[in-house]
Amino acid sequence: MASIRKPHTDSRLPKVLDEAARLFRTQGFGGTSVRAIATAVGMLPGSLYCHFATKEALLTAVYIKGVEQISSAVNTAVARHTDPWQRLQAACVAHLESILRDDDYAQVVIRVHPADIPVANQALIDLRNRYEALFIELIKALPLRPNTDRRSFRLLLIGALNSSQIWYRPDGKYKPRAIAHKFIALLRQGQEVAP
Amino acid sequence: MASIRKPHTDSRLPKVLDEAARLFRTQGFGGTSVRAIATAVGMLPGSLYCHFATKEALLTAVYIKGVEQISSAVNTAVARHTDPWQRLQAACVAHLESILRDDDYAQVVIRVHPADIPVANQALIDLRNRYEALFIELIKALPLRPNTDRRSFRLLLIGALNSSQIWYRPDGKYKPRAIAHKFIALLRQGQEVAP
DNA sequence: TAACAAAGCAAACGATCGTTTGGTATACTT
DNA sequence: AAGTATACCAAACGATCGTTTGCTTTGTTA
Repeated sequence: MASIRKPHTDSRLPKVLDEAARLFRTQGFGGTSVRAIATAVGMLPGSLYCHFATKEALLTAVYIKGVEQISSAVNTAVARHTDPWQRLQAACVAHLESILRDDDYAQVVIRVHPADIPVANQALIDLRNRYEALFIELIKALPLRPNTDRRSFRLLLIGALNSSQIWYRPDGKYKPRAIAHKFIALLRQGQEVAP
Repeated sequence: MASIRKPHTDSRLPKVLDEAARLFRTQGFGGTSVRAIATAVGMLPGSLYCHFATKEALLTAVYIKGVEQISSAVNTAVARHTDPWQRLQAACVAHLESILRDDDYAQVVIRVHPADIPVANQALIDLRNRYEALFIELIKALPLRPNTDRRSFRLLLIGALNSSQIWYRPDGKYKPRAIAHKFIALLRQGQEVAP
């Protein structure tokens, strides 16, 4: 009867988030059961509901942390430069390193599509948009040719960056930094000629 | 007891594929049950297994038809032009019109990610790659600046095109054709200056 | 015309899913 | 020191899922 349970304060909520992020990233949202998450943490399925009302709420929590962390990474990288193009490039490098290599939470934000989670659809879209707003500012500062549609520019760039998660392989030729540089170069050289 | 069943030859397989494509497109693969497909067609869940061994096999059949149809649309559009840039632009227009507006099957190919269907993962990737090979050829014919990495060019472009499915709204400002033109313009103007 | 295969019905099976309920031990509060 | 809230266990619930089995009807074929 003597339980070996641990004290009250060391809740396993951080570990729950970590394992959820890891599993959502590798197997997707639908491919990850709450049982799998609970097992990975070392507790029972029902115990997760002390921290989250639903599985979607757990995903949302991971999403929030993902947006926070990738935003932080991008902001830190951007702050090191003053030239608009270099700032955008630094943002892309940080973005790609986060969603391809470093950050399970950030990877979930890109990997798990809001369209596949009807219950939390709008909440997830809002979180994505909050992050992408960073790029609106970065692109606004760019010395682009007249009549350049900056929204199209942004959608083109972010779409391409995020899609790299589909084809990127860690043992491949190009690392996240190189990919970002290639993409930026393709977009930049078209803007360097005087109008 | 007198059943009103239809004769042997008019199997509802085409309708099964149509409804599966429609549901996979709107609700995703995991969000669509075989029961929902059967109901949409007007038959019982088990009856689907006269045509497909598994749910994934049904998805694969939709995928195959999707790749066929979008390939056909792109090839037809491309054939109308001889200039490499115009050919690529025509391909992008046909691609976007297929995956954003016209073709449930083609939409499934982009909407449903192979990574989310472990059982059929490689088969779906192969189908995607077969289609994307078209773009390899189109981009190979492009008069690009020296030292331009055509693979990066392709991944940038296709990634951006496919991502439009996430943010595109039928009632929005830009239609598929306009989006394609914007994207191509952003990439093209960087290549028009002599080396 | 007899035999066969295709297509679908009817009904269920086993598994898995997200979630709930009730109890219990621990830590914090007063 | 007593009381309360937290974090978790233990066990199960109801629903839904993909799939199977056996049978019936129909069209085709020999």
